[in-house]
Amino acid sequence: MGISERKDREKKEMEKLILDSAMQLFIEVGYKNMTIRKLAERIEYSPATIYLYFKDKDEILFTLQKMAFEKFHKFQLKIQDIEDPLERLTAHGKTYIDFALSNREYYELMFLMDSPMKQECLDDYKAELDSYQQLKDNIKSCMDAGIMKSMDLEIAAFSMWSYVHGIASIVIKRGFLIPKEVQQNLIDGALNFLADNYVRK
Amino acid sequence: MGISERKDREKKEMEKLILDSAMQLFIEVGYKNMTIRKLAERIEYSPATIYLYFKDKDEILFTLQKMAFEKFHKFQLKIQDIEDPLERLTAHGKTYIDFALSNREYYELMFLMDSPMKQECLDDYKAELDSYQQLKDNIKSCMDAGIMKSMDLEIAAFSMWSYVHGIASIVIKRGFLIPKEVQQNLIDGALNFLADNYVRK
Amino acid sequence: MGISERKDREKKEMEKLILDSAMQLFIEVGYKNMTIRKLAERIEYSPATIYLYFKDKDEILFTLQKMAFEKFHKFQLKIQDIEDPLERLTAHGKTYIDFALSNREYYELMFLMDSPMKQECLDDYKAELDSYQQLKDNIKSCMDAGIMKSMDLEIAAFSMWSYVHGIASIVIKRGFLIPKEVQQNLIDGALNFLADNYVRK
Amino acid sequence: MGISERKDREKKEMEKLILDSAMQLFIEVGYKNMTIRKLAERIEYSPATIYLYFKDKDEILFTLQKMAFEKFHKFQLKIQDIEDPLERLTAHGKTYIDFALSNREYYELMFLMDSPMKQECLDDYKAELDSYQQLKDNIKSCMDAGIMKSMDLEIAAFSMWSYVHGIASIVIKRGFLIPKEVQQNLIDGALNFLADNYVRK
DNA sequence: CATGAATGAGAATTCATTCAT
DNA sequence: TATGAATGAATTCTCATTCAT
Repeated sequence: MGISERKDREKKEMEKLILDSAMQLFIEVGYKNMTIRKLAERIEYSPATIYLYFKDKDEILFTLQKMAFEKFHKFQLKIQDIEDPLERLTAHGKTYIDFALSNREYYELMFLMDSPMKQECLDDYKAELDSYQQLKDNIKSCMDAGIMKSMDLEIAAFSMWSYVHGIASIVIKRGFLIPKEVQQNLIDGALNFLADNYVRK
Repeated sequence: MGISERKDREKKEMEKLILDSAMQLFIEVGYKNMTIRKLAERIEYSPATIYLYFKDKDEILFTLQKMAFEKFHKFQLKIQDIEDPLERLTAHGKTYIDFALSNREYYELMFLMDSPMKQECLDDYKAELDSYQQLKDNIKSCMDAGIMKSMDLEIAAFSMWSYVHGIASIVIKRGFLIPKEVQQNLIDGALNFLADNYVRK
Repeated sequence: MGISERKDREKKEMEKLILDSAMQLFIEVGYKNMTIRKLAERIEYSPATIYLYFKDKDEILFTLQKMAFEKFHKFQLKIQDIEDPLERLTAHGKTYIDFALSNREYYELMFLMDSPMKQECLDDYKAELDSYQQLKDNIKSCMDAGIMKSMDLEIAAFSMWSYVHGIASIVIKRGFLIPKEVQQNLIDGALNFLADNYVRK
Repeated sequence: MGISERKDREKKEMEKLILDSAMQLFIEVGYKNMTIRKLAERIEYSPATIYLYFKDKDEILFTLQKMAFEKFHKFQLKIQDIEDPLERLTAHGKTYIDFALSNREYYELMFLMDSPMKQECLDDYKAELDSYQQLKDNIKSCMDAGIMKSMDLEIAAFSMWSYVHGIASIVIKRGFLIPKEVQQNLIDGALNFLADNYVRK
């Protein structure tokens, strides 16, 4: 009993070690340069060992991606306590960007990277769908409360997602074009710009 | 003199041949599959020859990126004839997305891809700066005409760029999440959503 | 004593399990694809366990080969009841091919495969020698009965073995060169061709 | 002119070096142990170099196989000068075995080895078909001359091929079971055994 | 100017085998 | 007895790059 539990725990720990190191490496050298060999060296195990825990390289990346979505979803849920619909929606956008910028590589994995995103994995976008539904709910609350003008919910959600995704991805991918000292100001300003607009005047 | 001019011209032509073929290949097979060898085969020269014109693979990609910005800039200029500031600004956004979606690889090169866009090369992004200035001009025209409420120009430009970039990059990178048949509707809707907002009511 | 007997029996059973599964696997996936891991999976034990019963992969293959010879020998014995020497010899050849074609992997193990049949193990080929003796006996009976002309027995045996082995191995290894629908006809015809010949006319 | 010819020759020489060494290695270590690395080491080039001359490992093996068939075919043709049909047919069988035993690995490649014999390569069995036709012609000549009794040509050819193939492959694959000093005697005897038989008495 | 030839470095992956427990 | 964990040593193959000619 105790033994099998310990084994289980150790296995989990090893998986975590691999995933964490993969993520780290991935952050440091980018997707196409994250190799099994480097990963093995990093964790001080042989390359073959990694294959005991993950079928292949894609599975590692895919698992990271899944974790990213889950982490993101959890992160996003935090703002659902906010009572006021408008405040909640505003917080939604702000939190989205917060997550993206403080978990850049996770964000890349979720929305920017090509691989490993295979057809077969589409159903694992479930967590993402939940998050997207949350956005729609929050928008709907604002509309219902008469704070935001009525419109097609799908379009509103896509619009707002595009907006925050645009902000996040520009900062992540081309942030070096924007002087560090004005970045925060621009982000905040952009969020206000949006808020100013969807609020019914 | 005539000789050295001819040589110059020939060199330019060869560079163009390489770059055009690289772009083509890049579009066809994607970034990580665009190899020097395939490129050489395509232009019917040896791999070694390519190194007579470009220092390394990165330089090719970097040059392509520069070309992409120039093409983009030219594309964007087309809407400057429009007299009405509001129409012009609206067209600006629409054209941006048009360009991105009908030149996906160019767009990736410009705003999504990691690779060659190195800090050190920043000053070469003149065309991009010009485009960004164009956006600011168009926004300013709207404000001056009283069509759009006054606000910090940098913030307005960043906001609007983020918005269209968000739309374009979602479609390019995660388009498979959105059924083909609703994509156009969402894009159009999103553009309207934005327009609705920046127009003073 | 009872205990050690049971242990012995259990050990034998385990060995049998391993060998049977190895043979099965070997038939299914071919020699070079029969891996210890697949074998372990098949018997639902760990790879390491297999090494408690067999020194290495070669020993398994070698044992299988031995088993193949035994099976073959038993199979061949079935025709010894036939009284008539000529009929018996004819049946001998036919049975040989029957065995080979309905137990292709066994046959490969015995006569075609490089692997474990090492010089050093020659003395273990008792069953094979028995079978070969049986062939010689059958030939001798025919000669004694005046049905077949007298000749060097070794040569006659080698000749007839070569003949049936040739048929069997062509069909097994290059059967794809011969249309399926004529194979049986050719085999039967070839057997008759032989019979026609060794029968004194 | 002279240059391109020299280059051509050098290329051919390199290919020959690779093929010869592959064959050599193949003889020494067997099929599954003939690796690109060992081959590269043997010829004192890097593994990558080999890929400049052959697409992959299979292509090397396949080329060797093709060469084997051609060599075999040429070898077999030598006996066609013999006028007397019976002598010719007898020589045919003898030569077949001569070739097989003095070019064992070629013979393995042709008729014993599994790989690389892919569907796509079937048409390259042309040389083999020519040889087979030659056998049939020789048999037919004997029949026509009344030396051999009339019978289905396909069956006769398959029978005789089986016979010599049986002899050759037993000696090649299980020769160690037969004392060196009697091998030749057995082979000769077996050939006579066959000849005795197909000759009409 | 152009290139054929070559390669070092590295990619993902597999496997038989060992050993502490 | 059984095994989970680990690995060294291979495997095939690819690629950007160099350099003598």
